[in-house]
Amino acid sequence: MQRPFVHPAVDDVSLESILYALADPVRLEIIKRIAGGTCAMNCSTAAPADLPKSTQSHHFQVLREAGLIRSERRGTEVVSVLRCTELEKRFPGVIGSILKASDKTKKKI
Amino acid sequence: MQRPFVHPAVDDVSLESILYALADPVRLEIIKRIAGGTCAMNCSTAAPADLPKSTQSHHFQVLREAGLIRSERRGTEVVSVLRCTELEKRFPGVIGSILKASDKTKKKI
DNA sequence: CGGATAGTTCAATAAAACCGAACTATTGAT
DNA sequence: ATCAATAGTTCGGTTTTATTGAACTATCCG
Repeated sequence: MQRPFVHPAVDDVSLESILYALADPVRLEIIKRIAGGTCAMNCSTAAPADLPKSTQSHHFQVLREAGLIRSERRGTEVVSVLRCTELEKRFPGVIGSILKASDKTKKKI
Repeated sequence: MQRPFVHPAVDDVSLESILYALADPVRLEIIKRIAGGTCAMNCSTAAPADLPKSTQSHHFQVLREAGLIRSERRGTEVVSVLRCTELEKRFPGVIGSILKASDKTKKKI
């Protein structure tokens, strides 16, 4: 009963949904990894290793429906990419500055 | 039994707490009004008119403890300002791009 | 003083996140 | 073609967080 993925049109993406999605530490980490990688990344690779799968799935749904990532089934896995060009056009500087700032809050341990 | 306000040092402000604080539509609206005004603004003026006072108070606490605003009691009211210079130094471009982007998501009614 | 104004605190309810368990879909080996 | 393994999804119950009415505090002004 696997439902197809829902991706909002870029003009329907709201700033608040993006901020909401990125406000969660796990989701921000996922986005950092996806943004840092060179090609589409599957969920298990992008998510923290110890994250329960149901939680992982939930976080990817939030990121997708917020408009941050585009996901595609590829065989048994789901690969996702950041919708960076579209988002930069819609909300200039927002994603970029957040990703840059996120490096500053590195673990101090 | 009114407790004194707690303002984190700018270096203790985390990106996630800022994103979390701004992800709420009411709080984003409050920040927009405070940022748009020329001088320190009291809570009732900055908050949407129909917002219950207890909710208003809660939202201001979140904004304050996230490090976004600095509040001060002035007689019977509490006035707040955006900590923009500090925040711009800590997370360059983040607040500015979000505020700019927030104009784009105007009500379509 | 007493009333008005501005905001806070508490406690109860409502909403949302989290995650284990059961499930689906695809692949690859036999 | 069947079977096991892999990757992710869905459901439902529990925990956590948000919201708000009611009672309270603190200050101002007449």
